[in-house]
Amino acid sequence: MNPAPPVTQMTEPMDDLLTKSQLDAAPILPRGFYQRPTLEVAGELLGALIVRRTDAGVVAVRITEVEAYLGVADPACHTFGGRRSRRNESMWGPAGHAYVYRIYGLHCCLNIVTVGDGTPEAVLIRGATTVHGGGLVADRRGPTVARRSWTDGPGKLCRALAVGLTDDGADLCSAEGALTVRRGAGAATVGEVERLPRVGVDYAGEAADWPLRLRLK
DNA sequence: TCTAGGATCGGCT
DNA sequence: GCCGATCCTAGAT
Repeated sequence: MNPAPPVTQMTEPMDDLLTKSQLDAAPILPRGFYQRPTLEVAGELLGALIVRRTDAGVVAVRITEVEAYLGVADPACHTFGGRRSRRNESMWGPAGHAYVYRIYGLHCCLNIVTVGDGTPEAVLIRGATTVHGGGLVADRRGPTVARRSWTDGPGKLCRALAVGLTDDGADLCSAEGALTVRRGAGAATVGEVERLPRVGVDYAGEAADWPLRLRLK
């Protein structure tokens, strides 16, 4: 006689929007996708899926909000003026890799490197909705956090996906990788995207007003 | 070596 | 809506 089923079955979310097989069927965005103008990439990342594999299981989110950071000519960007350091080294590398950094000593932010070939630009993933692995996310975010608040900020998103500094530089285009970005079933269509100024970059002068924050309505 | 400040979050009022 | 937490990073000296 077997006792009661394991607790994990109870935390298995009843409302995952995508199944494991649907995730596997979604094609990984190829490196060429990222080797284009950053704003173009940012717009097309809306609706795409970030799939995270760990020993604990698989979590997938659909990207709903991003910000474009335009490299050496963008005062809000970590590589403005050609700045290059250990922290932002990943931005100087090939496109399609992760750039993860710690902010305020507390949180991590996930970026995707674009363009490549010594053009250090990136797209910051600001917000997403969980489409698979909700039980795991609930465990990571804690019981007091409402579902809608699981991934509605860059730091929260990293916690939900268990993304940390060890993921800095990770290749997002490799099927074997623990972190991949896949084409979303319902990618954003023209007219559903609103363009806003970026958050928290007041120090960047007029660049703070550039409408490089893209959000699904 | 020192110091100021930050691409945030969550608790409290 | 406000404010404190917390520590890494880059720039100044």
